[in-house]
Amino acid sequence: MSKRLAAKAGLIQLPGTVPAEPVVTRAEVVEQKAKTAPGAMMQFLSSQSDAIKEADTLREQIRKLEGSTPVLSLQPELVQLSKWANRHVSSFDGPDFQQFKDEISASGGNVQPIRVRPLSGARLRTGQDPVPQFELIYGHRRHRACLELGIPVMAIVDDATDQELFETMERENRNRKNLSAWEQGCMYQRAIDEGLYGSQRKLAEAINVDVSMVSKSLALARLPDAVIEAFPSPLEIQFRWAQPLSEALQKDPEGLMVRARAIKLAKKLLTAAQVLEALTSSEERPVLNRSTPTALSIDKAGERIGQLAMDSRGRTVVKLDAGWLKSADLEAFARHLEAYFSR
DNA sequence: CCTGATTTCAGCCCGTCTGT
DNA sequence: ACAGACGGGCTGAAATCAGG
Repeated sequence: MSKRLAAKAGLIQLPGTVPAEPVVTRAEVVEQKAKTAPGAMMQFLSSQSDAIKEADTLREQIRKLEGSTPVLSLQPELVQLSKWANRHVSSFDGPDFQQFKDEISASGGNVQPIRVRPLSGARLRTGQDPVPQFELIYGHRRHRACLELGIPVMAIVDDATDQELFETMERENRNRKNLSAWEQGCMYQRAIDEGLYGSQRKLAEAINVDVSMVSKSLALARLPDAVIEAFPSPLEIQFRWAQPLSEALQKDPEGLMVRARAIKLAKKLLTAAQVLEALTSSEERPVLNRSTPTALSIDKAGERIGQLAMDSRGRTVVKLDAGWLKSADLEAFARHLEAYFSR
């Protein structure tokens, strides 16, 4: 068994790694002297039978290990992001990610493994400073959480080609349904630019996604930075907005950029849907100048945690992102509002 | 110019979410 | 519980591109 395979099987320890649960435990051999010849014979037969049993057990355990995927406990610093990394910085922000970190912390560490592959050309070093030895395939949020918590991350080590890495990563993210249209588009664009796939169609077939979805995602990824930055977060941009935004860009690129920059300066006043409307609407709307915006961003320490909006019937709607207001706090929140209206 | 491959687009369907 | 809105995905047709 090669060193790498042995390490994969968790039988040896790579520098910077912590062995997971011991795979095979040696059976204790208790030596007792027989007092008579028949006794010695019985003991020999019995010990031989134990040895056979132990050998059978070990054989069975080895058989189970064959083809299995071992889990290592790694320092997160040893794992570097893949070149296909598809997460926008805001995926690691906000109450959702904080709650995710809290859950990992509360359960005494990371339980569900991430998937990594050995870095090509990486040298196993015994030095003090951690040098990345693995490339992340999937589990970006989990890896980032462990990094921030300063705890080891459980990882499945897998040898994968660029194409396998890309497809696994893409499939995992799409199955979890937590990758935005724009993030997908950027990932697809990188794959095509790097020559991983010859065409959109080939990419779509490889990842088992409809070619029109790939096209929509790519259209979003090709939008100028100024347009993306006009939105409260690129994660809020929808697939179906690709067509109107691309059309606006083709029709009047100058005008679109001017509108996008203006919206960026005042984006706290607009929801993502309103940004789309403002960007794609040909008529000059006073949307940025009106004194009573339809939605106000609610921020905490510069971070958007919700919004305050007024609907078509003049009702005020407060929407806070999950995690910011627990049910136990509702009473106190209601009293605060009462105090406000009693001024 | 013709043909086949690729990309884009419009319209529809279905599942989920939200408001009543 | 129900209806309407919305988002995501699928299908088929049109437009575009590249090679012979």
